[in-house]
Amino acid sequence: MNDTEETPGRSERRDAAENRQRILEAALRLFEQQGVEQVSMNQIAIEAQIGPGTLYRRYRNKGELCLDLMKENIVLLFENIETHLKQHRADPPSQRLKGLLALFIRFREKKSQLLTGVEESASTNRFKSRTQSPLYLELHELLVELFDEMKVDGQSSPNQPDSVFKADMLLMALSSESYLFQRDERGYSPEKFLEQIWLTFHS
Amino acid sequence: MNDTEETPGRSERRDAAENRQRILEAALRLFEQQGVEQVSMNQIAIEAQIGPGTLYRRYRNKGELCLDLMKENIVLLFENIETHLKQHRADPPSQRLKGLLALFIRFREKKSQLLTGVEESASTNRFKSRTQSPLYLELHELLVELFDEMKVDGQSSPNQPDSVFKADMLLMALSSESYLFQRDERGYSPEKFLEQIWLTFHS
DNA sequence: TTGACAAGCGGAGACATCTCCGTTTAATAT
DNA sequence: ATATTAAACGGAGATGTCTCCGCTTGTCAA
Repeated sequence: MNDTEETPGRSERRDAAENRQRILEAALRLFEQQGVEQVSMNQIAIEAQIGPGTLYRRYRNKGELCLDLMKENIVLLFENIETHLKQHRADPPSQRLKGLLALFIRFREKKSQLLTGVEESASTNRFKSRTQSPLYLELHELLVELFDEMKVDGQSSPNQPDSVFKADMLLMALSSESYLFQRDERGYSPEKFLEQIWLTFHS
Repeated sequence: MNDTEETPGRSERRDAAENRQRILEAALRLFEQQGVEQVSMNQIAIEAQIGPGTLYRRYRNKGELCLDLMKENIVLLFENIETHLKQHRADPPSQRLKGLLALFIRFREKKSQLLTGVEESASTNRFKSRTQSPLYLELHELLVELFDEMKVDGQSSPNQPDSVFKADMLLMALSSESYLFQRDERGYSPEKFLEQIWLTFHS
């Protein structure tokens, strides 16, 4: 939970660890007060009493910071998903898909603002790489497995799109931009959204 | 073609019209030299020899400017689509959908950079309102009609998602973020992408 | 022609992102 | 203890977005 970096290389310097704490606390405080969207990296640096350079050394953008603030919840999400998939091993894959989607949507509701924060900076910055975040990579893998299983069972239509492609499309459909638009503009409740998205991708 | 504004109210002031021309020419020049992505509103203002305020008065962001530069092509796109739909009136709706998608993908390839420009500023700014652009609204309408028709024909699965929802998802799938990722990272050619997207949404 | 005035202009400036680099400092070796 | 050094710091500044507002200028009516 402590490892922002993969390489265990050497332990974090004391002052650095201190600053990391300061940043996370400051960000959390400001996010709660003003909403993720409204808070700038600058404000966070000031609130944490560090220079902008120090903040950017650790988090290249607000998205990475948001991701760090969600680490625990993401781990929990995947634990829940694993559990669910195991418990329903016997169900048809499209049913397990629905369960997975339900869990993800619940997660997305709980961490709505932070997730949006992640996605916005991710697409502003890297090579369109919201899709590279470990969160999405891991979900993608699970989805591909499920879709492949559906194909084999093959009660459904004869020619289906590639599972990788289909998983990509489903993840687009689950993005903040898509989900919040459906919820806030089209007026779908989370449950209705789940129903619709499942109908769109289950076969 | 001249109407950036809906209200015909009163004709454009002479100096304003002049500036509009200057802006469009400057933008086109810079976009060609450096690519849409790399050019800032600032540079455009300087190249057009006007103040930043003047530029922003006319175009609230780079996206609007890109849209204006594409106006003609968008009109042509819709003419092509209308023509195609009429000529294939007798074909099954899913076939007409494929034609429409092919036309859109061709358009998207031709105007790739500008379209990305539109979508990026649109989502950075307004209420997630890439979806509000007339381009997408009009496409959405056409898609809904086709999906509704497919439902009625009803050879396909019994319960389908709402056509509005499905059209929204399809448009997400056709966005720059999605399309360019598939093309550049997953390595799908435009033709393969068309095939896959059609398989995903035709039923 | 002239006067009035809405529309347009433009640049200063508020803020934001992000980088560069000289300085400081914690950790480790001696 | 002290020296060494890689890492971390911090803030100035380059560049960008976007707004505000006093000034200028077409346009139209008289």
